[in-house]
Parts: sequence; C-alpha cells; structure tokens
Amino acid sequence: MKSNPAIDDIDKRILKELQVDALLSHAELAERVGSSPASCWRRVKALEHAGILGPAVRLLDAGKIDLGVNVLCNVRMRSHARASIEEFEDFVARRAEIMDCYSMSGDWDYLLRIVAVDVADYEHFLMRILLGHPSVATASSHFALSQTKYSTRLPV
Amino acid sequence: MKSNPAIDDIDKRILKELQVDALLSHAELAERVGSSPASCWRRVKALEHAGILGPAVRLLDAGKIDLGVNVLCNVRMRSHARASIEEFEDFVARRAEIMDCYSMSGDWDYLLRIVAVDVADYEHFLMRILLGHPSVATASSHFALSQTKYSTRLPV
DNA sequence: CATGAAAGCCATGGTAA
DNA sequence: TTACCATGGCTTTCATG
Repeated sequence: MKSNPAIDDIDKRILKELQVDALLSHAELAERVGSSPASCWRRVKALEHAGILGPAVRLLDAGKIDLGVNVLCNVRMRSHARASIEEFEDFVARRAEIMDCYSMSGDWDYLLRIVAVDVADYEHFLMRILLGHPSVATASSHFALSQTKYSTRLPV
Repeated sequence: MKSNPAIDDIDKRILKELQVDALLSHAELAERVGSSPASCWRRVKALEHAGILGPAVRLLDAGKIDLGVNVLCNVRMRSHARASIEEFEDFVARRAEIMDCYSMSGDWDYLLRIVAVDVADYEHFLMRILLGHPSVATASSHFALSQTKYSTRLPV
C-alpha cells in the first residue's frame, strides 16, 4: 500500500494550506492553490471522506495555562497478554494528561508524553496513577527542559 | 506566576470546545458553553490576544499520506556552546520531518520525533542529515511500532 | 468526467441599543 | 446581554473543455 488514490499537486497544496490555517475560506483557499472555490470544495470533501483530512482543532499555549511541564516517560509492562495491553491502552486514552503514547521497539514497551503543572503534580500522577496501574511494571521519567519545537504540520 | 488574569469557567469551556472543533460558529459555541454569541466572540478575541488561544490547524492522518513511521531519537551534542545550540535549534525548526523536539534533562540533550515514509527514508535522514550536522555528536533511534495516542487537547 | 463560472440562499460576524 | 442588519461564504446548478 503505497500512494493513495489520486492525490495530485493541488490536493497537496490544499493539505499544506489547511494544516497551517483551518479557518481559510474556500475562496481564499482556491486563490492560494490556484483553483476555483467549487473545485476546492469538492476536493476538500473528498479528502475528508478518504480520512486524509482530519479534524480542525485549535492549539493552546500550554505554558499560558500552567501546563508548562512536559515529561517523557518510558513504561515497561508487567505482561504482554492481550488483556493487559488493552487495559493499559484504554487507560492511556482516558487520561487527559497523557498527550501522546507510542508503542516502542527496544527496551521499553511504551513512550508517553505527559503534561503537568509542576514537578509535584507529575509526581502525583506517576506514583498514584501510572505506577498504580496493574499492567505497569516500571517506568522511567525524563523531564523536558523546554519544548524546542512542536509541530502538527506533516510534510506532504 | 500561577494562574492567568481572569480565566473563568466559561473561558475554560470555550478552550475545551475549540480544542476539539475549531470550526464551531460563535452561535454554537455560545450554546455549548452557556453564553451569548457576542460575549463568546469577545472572550475568544481576548484569549487570542493573550496568546492562550493559538492557531486553528487541520490535522492529517499520517498513515494515509505515507508517513507511517515515527522515530524517537535521542541526540547528544558535541558542545554546549551557545552558538552550537542555536545552530542546532534553527536546523530543527527548518526540517519538516522533525515534528517535535524537547531539550532534555538527563543523559541526552534532545529528544526528537521524526516522521518518515519507511525505514530507508529514516536511515537517509539519520545518516545524511542529522548525523551530518556539525553540532551533533551522537544519536540513538527508537522506532515506534504504533502511535497509540496522539492528542492536541490539553486538559484545561 | 472534472473543471470553472454564476447565483441564491443562508448563516455569520459585528454593531448598536 | 439581546436584537438587528449587512456582509460574505457555502452550496448547487449549468455550461464548457
């Protein structure tokens, strides 16, 4: 499964623009990608329908709402039984402070990114919530000193 | 510097809603947070002006545009001279395949998340681009088997 | 068959009270 | 906060290459 059914150059430009500004009108979008509003509208619909073009979201400045602490946390599971895995991934999905989670190759099973207001807040999450989970054997936390880059803009 | 000047409950609800759907009209938004459209409009403007409410972006399905490979990469710098740091962070900002970058405490200086189309694509990035950078001493790459969770929705 | 132009309806943003 | 109005975008239709 390589390339998708018919993503041409104009589609790519649409994706590029919409990744940067989801509030663009179809008229402006058409102008920027060199097409007409109606055509743009149809293409956007098709891209949405194909699941390529996802939701429009508003990004917040984490620091400004007192969530300045990013912690990267490696997790090792107690068991790799299917039930354990599912239970843990459900848990991850439900916890709002867990922003991202990757199932990893290598020494650790998962890598989590957690946002917290301060170190004490994270300590509470780690001790009472994460390590309290029955599927979790051990965890190793690494604090980010700063978020040098954070992008939602995929290279199309 | 704890809480921000006057973020009340309605503001929080606005932030919550807009994080999930940036395309909400002020009328719908007002209904959901229990306020009037005009008031919502002013609040949104204020939150934008304060830098709390950031850009509206459209999220793409990385897998659907052949960027299914996520790599987490630890980087150690050759030197911590200011010039080295700045040069590296500029480089990070410019490279589109580097999605996120955290300056870390602990053994490594940075943690990068890179998207790639496949392993060969990543290998090229690692060998020719990242390790080719004069500020980089060494790097350790870890492949994500899957992206279990990816959220842009901060808990307000 | 997809595109581009045109047009009407409707909802929205912004203002005034 | 509510009510209003004008603006502009969305969506469909139609003709064209």
